[in-house]
Amino acid sequence: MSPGINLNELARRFKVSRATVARILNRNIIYTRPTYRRRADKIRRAALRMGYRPNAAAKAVSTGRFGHVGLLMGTHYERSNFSRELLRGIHDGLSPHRIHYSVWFLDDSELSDQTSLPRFLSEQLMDGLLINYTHELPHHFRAAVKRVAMPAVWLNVKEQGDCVYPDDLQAGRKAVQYLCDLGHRQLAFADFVHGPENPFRAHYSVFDRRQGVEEGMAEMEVKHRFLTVRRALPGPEAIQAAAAFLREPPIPTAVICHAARDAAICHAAAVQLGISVPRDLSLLTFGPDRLNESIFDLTHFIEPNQAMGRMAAERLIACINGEADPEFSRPVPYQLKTGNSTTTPP
Amino acid sequence: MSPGINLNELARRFKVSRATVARILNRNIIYTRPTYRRRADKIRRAALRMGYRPNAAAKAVSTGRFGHVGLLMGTHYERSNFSRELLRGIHDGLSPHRIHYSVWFLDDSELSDQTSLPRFLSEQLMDGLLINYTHELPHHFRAAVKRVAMPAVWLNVKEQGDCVYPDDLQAGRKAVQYLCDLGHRQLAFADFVHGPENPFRAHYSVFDRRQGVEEGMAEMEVKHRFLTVRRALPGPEAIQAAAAFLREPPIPTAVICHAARDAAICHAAAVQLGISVPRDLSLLTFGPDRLNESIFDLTHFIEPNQAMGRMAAERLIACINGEADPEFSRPVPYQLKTGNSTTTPP
DNA sequence: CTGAAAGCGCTTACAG
DNA sequence: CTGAAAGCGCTTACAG
Repeated sequence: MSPGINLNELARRFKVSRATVARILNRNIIYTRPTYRRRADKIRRAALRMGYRPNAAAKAVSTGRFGHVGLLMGTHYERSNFSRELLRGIHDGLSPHRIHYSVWFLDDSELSDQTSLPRFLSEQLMDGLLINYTHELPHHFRAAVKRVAMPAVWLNVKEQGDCVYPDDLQAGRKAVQYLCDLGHRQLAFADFVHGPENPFRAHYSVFDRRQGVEEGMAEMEVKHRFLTVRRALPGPEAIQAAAAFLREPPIPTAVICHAARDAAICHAAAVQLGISVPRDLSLLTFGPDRLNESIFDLTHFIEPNQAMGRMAAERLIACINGEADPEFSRPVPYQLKTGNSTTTPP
Repeated sequence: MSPGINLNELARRFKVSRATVARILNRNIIYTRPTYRRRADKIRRAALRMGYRPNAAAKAVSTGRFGHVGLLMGTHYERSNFSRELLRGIHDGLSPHRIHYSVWFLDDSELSDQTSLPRFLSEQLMDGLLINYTHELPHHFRAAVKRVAMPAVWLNVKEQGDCVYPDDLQAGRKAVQYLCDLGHRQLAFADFVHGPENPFRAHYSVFDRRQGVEEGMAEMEVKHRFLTVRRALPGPEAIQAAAAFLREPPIPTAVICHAARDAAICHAAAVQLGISVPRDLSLLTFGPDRLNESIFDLTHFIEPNQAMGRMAAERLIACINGEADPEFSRPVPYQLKTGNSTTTPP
């Protein structure tokens, strides 16, 4: 890599001190006297022309700020939610402050190793941490984060101190509300994955989404049924379960599905039974911004990944600037996207 | 953030020079004389106990290496392919070399602005660039990358200098091969999105995947038909087109679909026609590692995103170390994942 | 508004 | 194997 020109060199060429050059280049000083202004302009143009690129590391050394935060993720899929929107949101939250972020994948063996820490903890490398790790982060690792006293914001978890997470409780309620506003009075909720005896500790969203739906149903005093399974069902079995459920009266006019796959299952069952979606049956679900690969356009509440990323980033910057708040906990609202799977009841 | 202890302090406490401490901590010197060894151990333990974290920025200033590269992406979906696997692969390629990476989203307005450059170009911030930007990167931006003479590797494009991309040509061929090995002799290829008159410049993979299939079919001397559309079809229309295609003899025993959505469309059409998948009709496609939300398990060639990320990272490190090679161009093979959508012909 | 100077925390020939 | 010293490229009170 070409070393390029530096402050010293620039100062030498214009026979001024490097302090002056730095001031001209860094702060947008408005020079009142024309002589100064002309000189400043000349130096700015020269810096541009000669391709001066200030060394960010040197700046970090003198200021003690890295202008850099880290995003932590687990290697395993279950450990961290992750999407392009999330990264985008983080980027949007950080870039106005001229802060960039790096991505770190931690695999389980690295995490369980008590003797050595990942580099972002064992070195001074960044100003803060966005932790996107929802399941089973080992305790000693959490302690290590505390020990280095780096500002940290948690994503997608509810229990931690400084955290930002999608508001599944509200989304569940709003789902019921939306269907009721369309005129539905006989609802159902379907989840073909999570049962009451589910062995692994589920993400808070599994409970909250369902509970929001329950609360909404109670509030709206609407008739309803729940399709809950004992264990996660593979596709064909799930379709059969859905078909059985949809055949049994009182037949719902709308089903709120826990996720896109559940909606696809209900849809397949409906096709089997000759039930037309959305004419005879509305389907509504929750999921990421782009429910890929689906042929038909599912009405769903969009996970606010981008907003969550942005808010977490902004919150982290506040922490870095000393506005820590152990009580901070921010739910982020879902957005409804209406598709072709919902309409008024028959 | 707690400033913590530094080299100087550590040196002072042990009454040695900081050069000595640095040597003990950085290089794993094997001390022959026990006195030295004991002292080294003591210093290492003390560093650990006192929570010494070397300042990476200071190191970067002295060595001239940042240990940091950037990943460029477009804000728009069409501009960059992106997946967790890709990031994971990049991480895997970089981390053995103790290099981390930051993610940069460039939106179109930022890119078209000729007067100001994004920070990673206007500052000395990193050692190299991974460019994941497949469509319409403005020329002046490309020139700016050249001008700063930062090592750069391109992802997911074929035409550039130093590039790493999925081998769609080979994947297309292998798809035909696989079906022929199962005994199929009447194949088809379906793509409901990309037509010959497609207005936007398609990604190379659109052409290569199809061409690979064509070459494979020619090579295997197998009967075949192509379903090509004039323009991208919405779901319901596509299903009708697929049904019409599947009704018309000679009826294929297997369809190679350009992507998961195309396979879903063919599947829906088959259901409509009472054709059983895979008994009467095998479906095979291409796509990311986890074809989410699909109820049934599609046989598909997996985009080698993780391998591509790793290879690009390794290649970039080679470039940084001065092993540039303008002719470097690496296709990465797809991996077949067999599912429930393919079997022997009826 | 400016420059000389000290400082940030490291690395690395160099002489001993 | 070690220490004194110079150096990396910045920033920032401070005195003028």
